[in-house]
Amino acid sequence: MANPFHEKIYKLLRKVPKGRVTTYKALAEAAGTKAYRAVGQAMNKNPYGILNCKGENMVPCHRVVDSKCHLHGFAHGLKKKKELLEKEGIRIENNKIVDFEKILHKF
DNA sequence: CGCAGTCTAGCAC
DNA sequence: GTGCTAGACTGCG
Repeated sequence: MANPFHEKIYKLLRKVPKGRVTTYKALAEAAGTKAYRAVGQAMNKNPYGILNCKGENMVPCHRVVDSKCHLHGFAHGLKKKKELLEKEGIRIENNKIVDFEKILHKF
């Protein structure tokens, strides 16, 4: 959270409730930018790893997918991401979100 | 499938 | 301090 950019991204992402997901596009637009890639960078470099979800400052980067509900890389591996999402009640099929539109959180 | 657009972080000079 | 490259993306051809 070194920059307002990251700050916004993390803040917005933390706003996503359990059992819901969001997209890089939504985060980028909500942050006031079009650099969708930068959002992904922030997730990958984010200091609040998913494994640090003990505190309130966690960044559920595993709840972030692309516009096509397709899961991309994950700091801990897509496999871990899938398990975490399913653990929250989200179904994953071939690295894709099931009922994507229903669990998609919009800002 | 491939190229271009947009932003940040990291490394090189 | 400035410059170039790469990356968890998206949209269009």
